[in-house]
Amino acid sequence: MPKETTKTTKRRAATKQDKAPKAKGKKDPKAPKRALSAYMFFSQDWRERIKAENPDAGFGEIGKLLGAKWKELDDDEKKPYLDQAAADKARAEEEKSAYDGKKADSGSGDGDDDDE
DNA sequence: CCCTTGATTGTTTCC
DNA sequence: GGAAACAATCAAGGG
Repeated sequence: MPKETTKTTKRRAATKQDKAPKAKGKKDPKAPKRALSAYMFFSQDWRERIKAENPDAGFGEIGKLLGAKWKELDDDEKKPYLDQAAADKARAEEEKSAYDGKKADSGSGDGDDDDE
């Protein structure tokens, strides 16, 4: 069962990634970024449909419509989307693998980027 | 040991 | 280009 653990999980207020003008507040040197969510794939396929049925819908409308539709879908309909999400998750796993592996490797010469 | 939290992902529209 | 509602997610660290 999906335990929400606690409803304390409040999404961040804004997507503002504080850019530290001085110190680089980076936790991971090269965060392997996470995988996409089923919603991401779902929207990719539905975005056109939503707009097709809601050519007048704007930013908030479509967003809410999409979310409402998403919950309307059955697990079977979400399955294909979850499948894509799972595929992307595997991709993220590889990233982590490389990220962790590289990290472990003490500088193998690679110049690694760094600043950019 | 378990839970919490944070970070991330993609879409839309608009200036 | 970035901003926010929409939802999922999931991995790692902290207590």
